[in-house]
Amino acid sequence: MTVTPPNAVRYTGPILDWYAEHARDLPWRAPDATPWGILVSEIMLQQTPVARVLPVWREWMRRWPAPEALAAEPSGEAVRAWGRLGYPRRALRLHACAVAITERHGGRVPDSYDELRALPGVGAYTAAAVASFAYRQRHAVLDTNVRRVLARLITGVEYPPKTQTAAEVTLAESLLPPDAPTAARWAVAVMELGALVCTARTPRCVDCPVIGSCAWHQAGRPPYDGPPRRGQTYAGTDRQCRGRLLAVLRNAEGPVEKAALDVAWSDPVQRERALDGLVADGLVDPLEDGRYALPS
DNA sequence: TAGGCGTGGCC
DNA sequence: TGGCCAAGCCT
Repeated sequence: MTVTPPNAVRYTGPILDWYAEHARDLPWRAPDATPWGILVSEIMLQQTPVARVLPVWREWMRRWPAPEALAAEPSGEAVRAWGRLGYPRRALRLHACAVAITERHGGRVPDSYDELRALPGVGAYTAAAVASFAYRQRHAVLDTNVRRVLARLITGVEYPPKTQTAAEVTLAESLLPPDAPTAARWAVAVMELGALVCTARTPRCVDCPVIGSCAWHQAGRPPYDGPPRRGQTYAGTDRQCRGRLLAVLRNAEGPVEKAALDVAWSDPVQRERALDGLVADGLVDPLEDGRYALPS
């Protein structure tokens, strides 16, 4: 029996009420959303904005409404359907998820955290999210939104540490409402608050249901004081080169000649390195005749 | 554990 | 204008 800290209700009540009124109407939150649809959405949403995911998710679910349908297709079809969502290895992993679910779980998305966590591309966050959102279980669902909300609300700093700490997990668990259905609603509600109100750049504190309890706000919203938080340049990197090469294959009907890849990136050394990487990752299939294709 | 891994919109 | 950011995972 877990005991909820007495002051936790200061946050949970108002945030649950706020969510009831302001939650976005997203298809993977609809009453008829399946665990498979929720898993697909979680993988697609990793590091990717909702607006870009929506159309791809709809088409994906129309085409592959259950894991068996996707598992029956070549992985390259998943990569093609992934379009420009980015991080295309996720498409490969989602396809591998479909195969594993079909073969190991009888076509049903598992409902235990450990079995979810064992699926390809499913880490601590996604396993907790699917267990919570699809199966209404009680888990600390700690994503970038929630980490930021807790950093401000409880810790009183603008941003959480670069990498997730054990203290953050402990804190998130201490705030979970005792009963599972409420904990599941709380999980999605805090996340939504971070996405819509307690945003990274310009938080809308005026719209915040817990502004009166916010440690960061009460401290005068002190700016982040710590090491630089990122530095992911992109132009000219291998990542951009990989993206260009894969786009050539996505846009082609079938296999392409090497020359079609060569014109996509001028630096031959970097191009070959990137192509080797794509092949090593299983995103590109080098054919015996010298052409290249999406994997089969 | 820090770094690699896409893409595009925003202020 | 361009750095920052978006429901992370894997090695």
